[in-house]
Amino acid sequence: MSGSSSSECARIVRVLNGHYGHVSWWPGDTDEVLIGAVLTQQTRWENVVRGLAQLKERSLCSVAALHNADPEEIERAIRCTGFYRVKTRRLKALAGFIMEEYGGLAEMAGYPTDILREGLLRVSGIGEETADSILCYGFLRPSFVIDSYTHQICGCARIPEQTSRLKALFEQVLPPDNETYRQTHAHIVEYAKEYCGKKRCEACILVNSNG
DNA sequence: GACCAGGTCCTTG
DNA sequence: CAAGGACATGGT
Repeated sequence: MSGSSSSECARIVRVLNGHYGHVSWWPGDTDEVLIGAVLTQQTRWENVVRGLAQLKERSLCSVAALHNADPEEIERAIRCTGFYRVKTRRLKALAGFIMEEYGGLAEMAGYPTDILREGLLRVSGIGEETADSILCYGFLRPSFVIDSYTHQICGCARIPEQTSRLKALFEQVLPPDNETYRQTHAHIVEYAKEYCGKKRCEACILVNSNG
């Protein structure tokens, strides 16, 4: 019955792909995706959208603008996303890193994925999930995102692993293609939101069925 | 009113 | 290293 972790992982991918097909997820230019990646930490996406709108109204929805902005004005704009003081600090740290280390987003895009990842992880407030979200959805790199939903779904499929091992597992199973990475991660999140956390976790049922 | 949301950091044992 | 707390607003 239960095969290797990689075959279980491949089955999750296949089953969810059959369940959803193509989905459109995490729209926006690179600036917006980077900012959204911080705002969405432990926060519903609808509130992130509001925060991004508030930033746009103040012409603060770009890395360069945030770098020069008054922290209190950032706080006011993103208040609706919660944790607004910490997130302001994190946005400032991220913007400072990009502007001072690379001179801007466009310049940053010329560097290889592993170098960027290493740098992002050194920024205070940027952990693995946020870094990979930035790389995958902002810079369109093949860096698979592991979040709490991925852990939930993999738990359903009896693949309890650490984040780093899950990331390696998915990247080993999937073709190294950004579009595939984005689709797969989106499927996992949508599916977990829809089916996990119920009395009888329906995600477990589908994930363990024959797709 | 309790509980949770597309995490991360800091402090303790 | 694992576990627990802090950060904070908005929706169910």
